[in-house]
Amino acid sequence: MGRSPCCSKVGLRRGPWSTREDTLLTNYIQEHGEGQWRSLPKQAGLLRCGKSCRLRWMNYLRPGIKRGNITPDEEDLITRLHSLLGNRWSLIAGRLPGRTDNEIKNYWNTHLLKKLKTAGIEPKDLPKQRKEPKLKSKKSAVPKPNDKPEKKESEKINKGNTNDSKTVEEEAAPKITVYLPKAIRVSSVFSRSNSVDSLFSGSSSSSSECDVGKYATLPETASYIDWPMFELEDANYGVCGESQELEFFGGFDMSLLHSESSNHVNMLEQVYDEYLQLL
DNA sequence: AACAACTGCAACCGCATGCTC
DNA sequence: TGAGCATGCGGTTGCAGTTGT
Repeated sequence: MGRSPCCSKVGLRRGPWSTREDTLLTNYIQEHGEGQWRSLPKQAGLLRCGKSCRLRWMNYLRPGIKRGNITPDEEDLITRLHSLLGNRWSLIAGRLPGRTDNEIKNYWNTHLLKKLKTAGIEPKDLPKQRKEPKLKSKKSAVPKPNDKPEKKESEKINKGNTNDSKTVEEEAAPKITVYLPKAIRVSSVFSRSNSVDSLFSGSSSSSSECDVGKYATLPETASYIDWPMFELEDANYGVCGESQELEFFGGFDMSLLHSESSNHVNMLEQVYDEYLQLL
């Protein structure tokens, strides 16, 4: 729909933020509150794109942001949630107070992915929900594992893992149909103490768009959720046993991820169970 | 010490979504 | 109803710092 870019990039600063810029942004938001990102830079005296200001605030300057030192509990939760939600970083971040989607995404890509691969586990990304429906010629619309052989990441992966070919069983596996909750925008009001029910309250009611009853019996909360259906090529995805016990998610055994001595095991289990119930 | 390779993360980019008019 | 705007999201990139040779 031919929209203009979020800002004319002429004369705008890019790259790392200076302390002065941080101060200007923080002071402005403390005085005027968040929002109006497009007009914010001008009013705050910043030579930055509004989008850039928002990102800086959300990922770095916002009060309550925890930085570094992802705890084992958090790591466990991230891994579990990723197995359920895929790359829905904002959803995952919504369950980790003080953590940003960007930080979790980076942590996953740099630490957890590597860790899992080292352990011989090959988690696979869940199908893209947002970009899948439309066929785009753009490279990012249909990412390929080895799309850019010159990239460092792919080099690292190939170096450390020579076992990247699918087994015969995997190749022959039938398509599995799974139901994923629609990625919704998560605000900071969500915390670990919030029920998952609240996660979906306020989201657009669009059950008519998807005949959910046709596919599964859903909890009451599901009536507020869009439940798109995906046909997965890989049987390792979202396979639930008849006992409703989760066996495999994202291609790896979730039992590996049970924390032995966590102060928050119960909380993690509770959060995890809530998601299982929804799925 | 110097250089190359690697790592981690902040920031950027394009697109989706919801809202208003 | 559709165009345009504002915002949010996920993928990707760039680069500074670190590690290896």
